[in-house]
Amino acid sequence: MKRASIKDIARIAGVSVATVSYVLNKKEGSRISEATRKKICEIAETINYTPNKIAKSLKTNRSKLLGLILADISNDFYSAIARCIEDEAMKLGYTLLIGSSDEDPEKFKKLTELFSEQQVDGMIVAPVVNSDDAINRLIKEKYPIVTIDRYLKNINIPGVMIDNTRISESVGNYLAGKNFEEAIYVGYDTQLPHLLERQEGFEKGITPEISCKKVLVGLNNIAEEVFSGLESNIDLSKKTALYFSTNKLGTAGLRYFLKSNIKVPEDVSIIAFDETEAYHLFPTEISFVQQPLTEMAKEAVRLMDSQINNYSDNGKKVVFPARLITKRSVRKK
Amino acid sequence: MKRASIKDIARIAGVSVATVSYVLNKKEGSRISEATRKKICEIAETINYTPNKIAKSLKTNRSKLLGLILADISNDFYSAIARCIEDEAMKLGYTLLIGSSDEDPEKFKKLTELFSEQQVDGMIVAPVVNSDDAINRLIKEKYPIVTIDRYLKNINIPGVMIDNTRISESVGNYLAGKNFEEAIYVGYDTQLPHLLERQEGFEKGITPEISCKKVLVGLNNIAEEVFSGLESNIDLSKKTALYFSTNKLGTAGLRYFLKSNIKVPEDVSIIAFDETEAYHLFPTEISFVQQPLTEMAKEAVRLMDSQINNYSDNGKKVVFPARLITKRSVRKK
DNA sequence: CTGAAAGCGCTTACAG
DNA sequence: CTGAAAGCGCTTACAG
Repeated sequence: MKRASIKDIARIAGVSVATVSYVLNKKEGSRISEATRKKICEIAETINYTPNKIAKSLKTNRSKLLGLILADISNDFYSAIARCIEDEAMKLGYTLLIGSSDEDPEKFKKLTELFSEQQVDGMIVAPVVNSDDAINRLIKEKYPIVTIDRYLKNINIPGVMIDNTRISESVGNYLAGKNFEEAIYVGYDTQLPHLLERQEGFEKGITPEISCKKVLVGLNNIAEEVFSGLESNIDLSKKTALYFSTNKLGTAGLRYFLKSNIKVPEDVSIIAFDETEAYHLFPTEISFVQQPLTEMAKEAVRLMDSQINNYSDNGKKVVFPARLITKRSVRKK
Repeated sequence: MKRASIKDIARIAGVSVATVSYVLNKKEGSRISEATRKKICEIAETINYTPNKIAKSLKTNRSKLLGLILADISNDFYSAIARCIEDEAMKLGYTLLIGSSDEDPEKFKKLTELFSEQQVDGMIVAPVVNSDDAINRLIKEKYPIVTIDRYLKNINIPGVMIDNTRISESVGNYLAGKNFEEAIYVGYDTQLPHLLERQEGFEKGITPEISCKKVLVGLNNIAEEVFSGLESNIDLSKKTALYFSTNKLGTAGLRYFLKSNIKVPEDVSIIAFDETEAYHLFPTEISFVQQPLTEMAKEAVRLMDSQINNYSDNGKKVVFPARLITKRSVRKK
């Protein structure tokens, strides 16, 4: 039952635990004779010794654990991010604790507390609306934090993100050149800054002669609300372009078009945010905004690691370019 | 920098650390006077005390950490499982460590070692081919393990799964009544028992007068191999039904049909495994095999918890029923 | 009702 | 080259 410890090795080898510890940690500083080093390694091997990182953590104050808080790990976009972060974290020897906030500040706070009790070395988080208190508490305790995907308006901490305003403006510009009469922004009814930027950027990007409507939905019945919102806002007699500001909204919209037999791009034109396999199965391939997830994940972990090893509160933000990948879902002029 | 400890509280309150510990753990056994209990709680609150679970773990030998090893967290199916497990684990006070094996036994082993060093209380795993050694090692060290989605042929440990043979046979039966001339099983070229069962069950289920072909692909170029496999195996002059044995294969197949302008169910009929949003965006909604993920996750965590609290190696397997959800992707007779 | 003390499995100056 | 010892932040019999 009891798993082997450093003490067992020391006993069997007839040396002190200190010596075993030095050998197992390959410390170059204080040399241990090749003979005892070999003996110790062999014993460790035969008794299947597994170091107890928890004991080590307690002493060194480094757990090699990283907390990752996303909105929902079962969402395509976040699971893609999680995977990239997992790979990067692993490379640097970190293991990942994962939690989903569901956009709920209470859950978010709960997760930060859990992770902090588990002594993670830092947290990579996608902050939700009203999570400022939880974040500030972490900052006060000097917890390294890196935001991803989103950022906080009133708190300056390191993070990675894309330029949501700019790419959305580009999307607007792209559509503006194509003689649309109407544009519809489909988004969440939320105060999340990065989503507001998508909305504002889009509105700025399309020319004033295109009337711009908004369909804003809650988080609880996305599909239903998108359905009814589109139903009451799309006027098929007009040349209409739609901008779906997240993958969930995009897929909900596409399902609506399928169900209602609305053709893309013949009846409506479409651009959606984030890539998801689903976009490729729609009869018309969907133009979408692509985020450089791998690079963002890499940078997030790098920012994390550098904070852990040398805490600085400079609040460095790294902004990545997003790209509009054009397919056939937007009509030509 | 230094975070507050129980010792700080004790010092401020003028009591012993033992007393503080008792209060903070709400132990009913030994009563502490209401006065000191209140004082201690207040102090804990004001100095923002966060318990150090790592220290607690070291003493109690319980980390409240659970390891979860799946094939790939960015895959829809696994991220859905992960989410369900996260919720259940959280309910029981566990935090989740997550890792992706990529079907690689070395990575799998690496993850078990990492998790075991981090002193997780147990691991919920989707074992890969050739992971027996890694698993046996865990068993020898009395690590609680629960398999999910898959199981091991030669090792008897608790796990949750569906009856892959049976549901695949049902799928075969369902198709058998519809005058198909040809059936194609699309699967991985693998030894994973649960996937072999899908294949065998399907072959058993369709009647002998239907000739059954197989398209088996490797893990590295799924889409390409599915494309070429279908291209060389589908004979549009025959009435053909296809069974895609995973969601990845299913979406790859659907993309092929879209690209090649093959109509479903007019040209070919289709049933796929597992639900994914993508199935709903295909012009024809796809019939699919649905696993009761929530229930399976709940049971997996329950099995885990019961092992942790009372280790038993009875190797109990819990088999859940899967359902064939029929949509319009299979022609009527 | 409360405290002194041992100990969980490690690391790390320090001494020799 | 190696060991004795302190200590990381907790818990928990045991004694009073």
